[in-house]
Amino acid sequence: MFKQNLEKINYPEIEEKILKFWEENKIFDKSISTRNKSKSFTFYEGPPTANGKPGIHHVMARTLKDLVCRYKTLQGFRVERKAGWDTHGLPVEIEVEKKIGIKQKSEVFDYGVEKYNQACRDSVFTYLDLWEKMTTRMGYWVDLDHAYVTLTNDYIESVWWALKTLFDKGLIYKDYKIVPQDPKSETVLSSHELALGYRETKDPSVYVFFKIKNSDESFLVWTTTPWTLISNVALAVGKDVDYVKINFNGKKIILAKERLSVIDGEYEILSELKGKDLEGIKYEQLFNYVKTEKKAFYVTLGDFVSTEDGSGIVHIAPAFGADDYELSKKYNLPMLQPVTRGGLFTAEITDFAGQFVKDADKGIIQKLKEEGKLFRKETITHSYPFSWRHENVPVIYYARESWFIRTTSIADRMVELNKTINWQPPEVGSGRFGNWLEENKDWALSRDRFWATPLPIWVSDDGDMFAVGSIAELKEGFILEDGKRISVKNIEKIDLHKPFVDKIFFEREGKIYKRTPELIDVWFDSGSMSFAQYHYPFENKELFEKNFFPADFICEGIDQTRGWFYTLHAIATMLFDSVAFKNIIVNELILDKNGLKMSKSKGNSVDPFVLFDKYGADATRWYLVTNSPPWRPTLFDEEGLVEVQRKFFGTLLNTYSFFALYANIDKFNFAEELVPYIVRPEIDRWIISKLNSLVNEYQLLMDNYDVTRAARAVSDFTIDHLSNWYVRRCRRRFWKSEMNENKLSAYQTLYECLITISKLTAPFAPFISEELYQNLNSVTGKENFESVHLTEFPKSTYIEKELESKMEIAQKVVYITRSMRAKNNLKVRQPLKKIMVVVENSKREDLSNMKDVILDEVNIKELIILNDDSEIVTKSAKANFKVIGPKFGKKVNPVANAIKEFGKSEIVKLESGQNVTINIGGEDISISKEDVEILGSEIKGWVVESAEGVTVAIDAELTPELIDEGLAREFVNRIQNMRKDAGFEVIDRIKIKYSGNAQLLEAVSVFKDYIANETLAEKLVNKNEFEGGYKQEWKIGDYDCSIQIEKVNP
RNA sequence: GGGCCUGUAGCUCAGAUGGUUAGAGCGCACGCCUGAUAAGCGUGAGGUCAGUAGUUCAAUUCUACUCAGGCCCA
Repeated sequence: MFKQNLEKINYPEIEEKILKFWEENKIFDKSISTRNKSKSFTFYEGPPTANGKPGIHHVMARTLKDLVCRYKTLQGFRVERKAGWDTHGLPVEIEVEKKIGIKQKSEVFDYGVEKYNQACRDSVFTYLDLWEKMTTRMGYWVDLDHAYVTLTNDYIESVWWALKTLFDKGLIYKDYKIVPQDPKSETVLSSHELALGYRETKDPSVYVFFKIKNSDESFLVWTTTPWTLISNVALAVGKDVDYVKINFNGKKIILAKERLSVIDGEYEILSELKGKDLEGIKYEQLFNYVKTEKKAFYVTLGDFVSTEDGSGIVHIAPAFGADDYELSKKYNLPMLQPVTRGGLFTAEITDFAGQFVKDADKGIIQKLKEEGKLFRKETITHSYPFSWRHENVPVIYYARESWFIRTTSIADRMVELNKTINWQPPEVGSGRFGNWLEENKDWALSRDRFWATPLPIWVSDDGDMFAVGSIAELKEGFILEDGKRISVKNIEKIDLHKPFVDKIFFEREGKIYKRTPELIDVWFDSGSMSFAQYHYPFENKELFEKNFFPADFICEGIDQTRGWFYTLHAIATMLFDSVAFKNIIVNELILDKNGLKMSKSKGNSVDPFVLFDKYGADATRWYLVTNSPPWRPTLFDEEGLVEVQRKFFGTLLNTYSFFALYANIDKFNFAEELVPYIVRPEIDRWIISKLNSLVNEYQLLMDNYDVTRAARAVSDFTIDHLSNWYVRRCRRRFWKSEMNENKLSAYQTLYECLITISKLTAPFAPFISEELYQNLNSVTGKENFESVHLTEFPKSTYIEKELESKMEIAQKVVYITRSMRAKNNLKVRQPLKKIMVVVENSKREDLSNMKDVILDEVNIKELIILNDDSEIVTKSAKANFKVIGPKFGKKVNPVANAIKEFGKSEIVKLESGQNVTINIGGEDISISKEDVEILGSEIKGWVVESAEGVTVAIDAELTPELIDEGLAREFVNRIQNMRKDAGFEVIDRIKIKYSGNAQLLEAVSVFKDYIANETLAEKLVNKNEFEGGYKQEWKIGDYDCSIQIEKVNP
């Protein structure tokens, strides 16, 4: 028996049941193990940090990942997918610091690095439960049991191998660089981290006088970081920029000509000069807290000087700006850095010692004012980076020694390789990611923190250094205990973290090497996952090289463009001279229904678990994928979930239920021979053809990673073709009592559609498709698969395109006719005499083939296909602009007007293939068939309606016979309603008693057999007295009548 | 300030390699249908295809600029 009443299911309940089924029968494992190793499809999971809660956008990304992997599995690929967890880095440390109450980096040492890192290790999986629960619940198949974890020795060892390889290639170096740093954690921020913290903020905007030595003239200089003025060593002007010397309120000031607008009031221009004329002019140091021996305090030339804001004269503080630092190297300027790593002024800045630099701005401005050096002070609002983890801590640009990876040396190769990657959507690859690669800067690798992969470089006192690339190499080192050397070989517990690795020394050629204290950027960890997840090259060497690299597919949010996408790509390019991934889907943010970003603080975020409990994971997944392409920002609206459920799932299950209901009655279990397609009725061949066309289209779209369109195609087929046309048209075939080839064919056809849809739906909505598949296949046993997810992707077997287009014409005629009935108030139950249809000659035969379908569908007795050249048909023509536009250019409009005037003779001529000559402005122009479009036709004496080349007229004249038949149909309708109200079973046979007026009685008696057949009545009795049974009074047309029905006991 | 994306019906989205009548679903109004029925179907109302200028015989589509929103970068 097929399971019935499926349409009334509780989705979340079914999903839980299926989860259990998958788990108990290890379906996920089997979906991999049953696929051949030689046909692998490689997927990489971007590791999330499990110390934050998962949200709806994670459901989005995971849905996409899952559906592609499931699809490829159906295609016969072996898709191994390891889950992964990102476990290092500042986010972890921040959480721990909050928990144990540490506010400053220095406090960590008091607390103990070992204890601190243990706390980090413990906190890493705070929300692991929730993540795993969400992953499982939403049906994301990924191997959680063998997840890669970035903190394990195996993982770190692989990362070390990579670092050593890069180091040995000379790609890792140490240098001063101006780096954005978070003063609170005293750590360098990578550009991807920096990107997280930009926001609008207010800063002082000050114009300051720099007095020229031995002169009464001053430079006007602009800055938004007054605190850096203390460290000023030079000024920069643009070589070819025009400057002016002006007299303003008795003061002589130099600034860029284009920036004169900053002078508020009357001024007199004394002279004009070029930037290059100013080079070398000395000025007096603005503040003299810091002394320098080197030559400084003069004007330099910088190509970064702009005249878009400020005064066109830039102040240079090499320790606090990248341009400044570069310039200082060129001019050999000193670097003044009276600021600690924590962003506090040092003791030598007596007035501001110990103050956070940004907080000192106010005092500095005040001092400038007192000393008469301030020209003007404003406040500007601009975008400035803040620490991405500490609230309200501005990032300070600061010169410090750091380790870098020379990614600029492979930038061209990265660009080249990127061009081979299939990006979905393409513009992210060429635009956002491509530009980023082209503007590549060296990767600031090191971090001065505690909880991350240690940089495996050991340095001797004289600066000699080497990298360690494995635990085996590490074992050549030793630690000191009570002044005694203990070989690392003899240590049982090796932990590749601080503080353990810092205790290890090496002795080589008499020199002692100590590890450089830095850690590495966590992004290097995740970017290494391609090989580190398999502990390559220490294990799985062959597997990795053959099967697991590069990935065929990855998918993450757009925010990973400069994060994971970049680090994967950069590392793969450097290590393997290869791409890391071949295909990628980038998904956008999910916004709330008002287009606002979801955030906890706004209270507009959506809890995925709530959605799963309310609507189920399938509906959530389907909604996210079909609502809009994933790479477009999605406006999330819960109403949409309701609609998905009702429209698509509801219709699908309803269709199944219809099938199940009748299949059970007929004990259909597909035991019979397959009815060959060619002998099946036309409508069966049509839906099978449509189904196979769908399979082809779906496969094309999926192979192109256009998942939204693929899902929409399945939905359209199910709702429009299968349910609203095929099933509706075929209902009678199912409820006819005897089983014959026709009926069998209907069952087999509908069954095939349903089971195929279960497979096409499986990647997107894995639960309901499983339920559907199981319900179908468990009864028939046609396929030998335990689960829909273990099946093979359907093969497209039978397509009859001509039939599809024939049906399309029939449907057109039906839709037009139905719309005319509605407009003219002609009920469908009232049969009508005839319709007349005009179509173009080439389609006449198709139409006549479809006669029966049409007549039955619209309840009309006769279909007349009019010859479109017959006397009563007239047509009109319209210019086909697409054709005549390029042909006639400016003459298009007169030509079009002439075509509009075409009468019957011209149109007939054109249709027979001859040209028509017209005269435009004295010139003969030949018009051919392609130049015109034949519009709707008219039929003389009839009301017609046309659409897309089909014209229909209805003969609405009613004969007494037709009226009787209409009444009989109404009568049947009432009885059917009564059967239902009375709660009879579909197969119950009944006895009918009725009374009514003469006209009605006559109609019933004429159509007695028809009525009996339709309502499963054994007897129809005209009677005025009723007792027992189920009785109701009705009004049919203008006539009253009473009907009583009762079951007949078999 | 730069890059990328988006702007089409009240809402969510399609679409048009430039072609004269721009679609769907939801919502609204009215009607129909009813043995799949807490469904289904039809009709109607609802659009300066964000704005301006240009290219063109023809622009909602191409180009430039502007406005608004988003993301990314400085």
